[in-house]
This record gives sequence, C-alpha cells and structure tokens, in this order.
Amino acid sequence: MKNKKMKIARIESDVSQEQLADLVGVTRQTISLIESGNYNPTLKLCKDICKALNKTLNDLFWEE
Amino acid sequence: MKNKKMKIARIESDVSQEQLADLVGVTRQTISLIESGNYNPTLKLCKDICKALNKTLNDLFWEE
DNA sequence: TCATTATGCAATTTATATTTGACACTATGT
DNA sequence: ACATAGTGTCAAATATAAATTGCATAATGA
Repeated sequence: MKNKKMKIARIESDVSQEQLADLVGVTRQTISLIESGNYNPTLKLCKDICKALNKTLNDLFWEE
Repeated sequence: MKNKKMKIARIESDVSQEQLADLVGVTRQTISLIESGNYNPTLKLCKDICKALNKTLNDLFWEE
C-alpha cells in the first residue's frame, strides 16, 4: 500500500524528499515513511504536503 | 477554526458523537476534540470518519 | 421532579507519530 | 577511483494523538 500518488506529485514538482521535508517542516525520514506506505501521518502534515505540491487531500490521500 | 463541515455531515447522518466514535473505533472525546478544532487527528482516523459519513477527505477536511 | 441523552472540558496515562543519528545502496559526474 | 545527491531503513529518544476517567450543563420525555 505505497503512496504512489504523492511520490509522483513530488517528482512532477521536481523536488527531492529532503526538499519537500524542508518545505513542510519535517524530516526526510518522515517523507520517506509516508511514501513507503504502512504509515499514518497527521492531518496537518498531509495538508502541508498538499499545499507544497499544489494538490488536494483527495488528490494525494484518498482512494475510492 | 472549528470543523463545522464534519459536525454538519454527522448531524445530517443522524448520528451522535458517541455513535460516530463507536463506528470509527475511537472515544467520544476524540470526536468532540476534532469538531471543536485546535486538534490534529491522524489521516487514518480522518478517512474512517469520511467513510462512516459517506464523504471524502476534501468534503470534511479540506479548505480552499 | 427525576432519568436519560448529548455535549464540552480538564487531568492523567498510554499509544504512536516524528526526530535524531546512523549505515547502506544506487546512480551520476569528475 | 572518488565525491555527491537521492533514497530506504533501523534503533532509540522525544513530541503529541488518543484513551480513560470524571465532572458539569442543557434538552427531552416520563
């Protein structure tokens, strides 16, 4: 259950895990864990990531 | 910064805070805190609440 | 009046998200 | 061959979400 949507959005925005981590104020490991799946981030972090990548919650974290 | 969307969706579905808490497997206090705002729930809990109320993440937790 | 349901809030404890520091591997370029 | 950027992952510590318990209030019905 990897989060491919987020990884793709990040690569489309041309930012590394470390750059995204800096943008949202967490560590690189946290970004890596979220993309790797099996992780349960907080809502605020999800929102911050969405804003940094110009996406919405549904875009990156919702599956029908 | 209250979460009115969630409270409205819950009332539309005719469930109490306690019933919603049971549906998603948390305590009534956690639901109360989320609706009161100033709280930062986990993504999994947000998703579970959305499913219980037949809404999406953007419906309840995203503001433009 | 009395009981019940629904809600808000606060203190303390428990579970877990996140940090920190480290080591490893794979490109890519010099 | 060497350096560097990007990523995956692990163990231990810290920060905070969530649980637990309890008390208070308003609304409703018997």
